[in-house]
Amino acid sequence: MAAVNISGLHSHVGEIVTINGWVVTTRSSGKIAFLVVRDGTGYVQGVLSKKEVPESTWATFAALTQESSVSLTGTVRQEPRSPGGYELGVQAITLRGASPDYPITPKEHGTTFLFEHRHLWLRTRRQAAVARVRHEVVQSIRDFFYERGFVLVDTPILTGAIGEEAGNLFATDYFDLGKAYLAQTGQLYVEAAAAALGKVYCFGPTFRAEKSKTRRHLTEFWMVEPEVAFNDSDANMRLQEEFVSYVVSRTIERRRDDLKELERDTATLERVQPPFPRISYTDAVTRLCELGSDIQWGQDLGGDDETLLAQQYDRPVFVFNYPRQVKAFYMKENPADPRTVLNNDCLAPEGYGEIIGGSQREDDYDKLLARIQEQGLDPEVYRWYLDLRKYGTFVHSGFGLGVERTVAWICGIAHIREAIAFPRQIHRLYP
RNA sequence: UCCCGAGUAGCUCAGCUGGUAGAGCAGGUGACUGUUAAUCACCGGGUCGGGGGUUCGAGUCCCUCCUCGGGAGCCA
Repeated sequence: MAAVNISGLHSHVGEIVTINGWVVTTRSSGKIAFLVVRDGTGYVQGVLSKKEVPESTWATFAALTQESSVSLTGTVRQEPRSPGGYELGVQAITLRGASPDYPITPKEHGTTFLFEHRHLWLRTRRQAAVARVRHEVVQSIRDFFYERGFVLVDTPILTGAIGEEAGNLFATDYFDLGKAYLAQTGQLYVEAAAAALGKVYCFGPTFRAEKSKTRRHLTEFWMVEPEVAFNDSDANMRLQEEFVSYVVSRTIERRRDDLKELERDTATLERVQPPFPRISYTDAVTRLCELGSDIQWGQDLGGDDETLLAQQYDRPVFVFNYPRQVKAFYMKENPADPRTVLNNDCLAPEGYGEIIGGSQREDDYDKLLARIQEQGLDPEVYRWYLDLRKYGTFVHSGFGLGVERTVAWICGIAHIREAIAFPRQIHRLYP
């Protein structure tokens, strides 16, 4: 007899089937016993009656502990008292793997303990729900770009000293060429690919050696970075609002059960539809000062400023054209106000902060070279990047969206380390 | 790097102005035929983060180091 998945039990009512899975809980009242088993597709309750099963089966049940792996054979019946709505009248139990002293109990645990046991914690309902939401977010990202004719270009993870500050790069020895660095971004490469293919994106892990200790930072995180030839900053923001709205609406539509498990109020997510409100950096500073912030023109927005500003809107908000001195060298100077650049951040509501950073790129060879030198970067390292402005320069723009921040926001979870299966943080390299 | 906070049973925590270490859960044993984190009874379980100091006496007070959590900066 072939084993069936718990999610497919509804089509086997009245039949004898076998399911394979792990024991969640056991309960016994002397002559009747219950166990809940999960198999990754769902949860089901099994029931055993002492007088209806062989003594050996009753003994096997008695020895089961949390997270033992088992095969259960029994009759499927509809039963509202069982989680999932179906129940298995158990006739036989095979113990596949014992599980003595399972560390994660049904009671509460601290976050340090849970992350130390992340490899086991993933088995719980909430963590599995987050994993499925992430899966949907990732698939919707790929589908969005696929459906719109973008070409996926995989950018290198081992790079030369490309990026921003060298202090934020993870270094590793690279044969006779000295140091290689783990990529902080694929953007510069994707700009080269845009000149070849028009609309492109890269999607992969990125690495930042920042000693950040906040709920919004990981040292390894996933980022999707589209880049579009002949898109200006305005078209870039339109692409972003369409993109974010697509990902959010598709995820809440297809992962409703998981968001319910996470007790996420989806009302705020339903409102994520274009157009998103837009406010210039300069206007944002004025507004923030009215709201009690002590930010001054020229400073970057702090975490509290972002939250305060985002609270003024019922959906994500764009803040555009920041002062050039707080932004990266590759952003295009604003012709209308050279103190600023043609960029934008996208701030998620509910205090989740910056989920996107985007910009139109500097396409003038001389200005780009000047910026590189101004920031003390080595022009020789960026020679190939400068070539893009030397041979048929073009207006282009793009952005980067952080997957974990987006997943955390959609799930309504407090810390982005729960939005990835095995988070990497300053103090965490295990498991 | 800076500012807060926390380290006591396998886990989550309590432990007062210093006086020989506690609970719940988990584990073990037993009772119970429809349980939902089942319930009830009993049992085992401790280098109180490390080191030093004050004291007749330190989980508790002082010094120091370590580890972890939250926040800032930086960013997605």
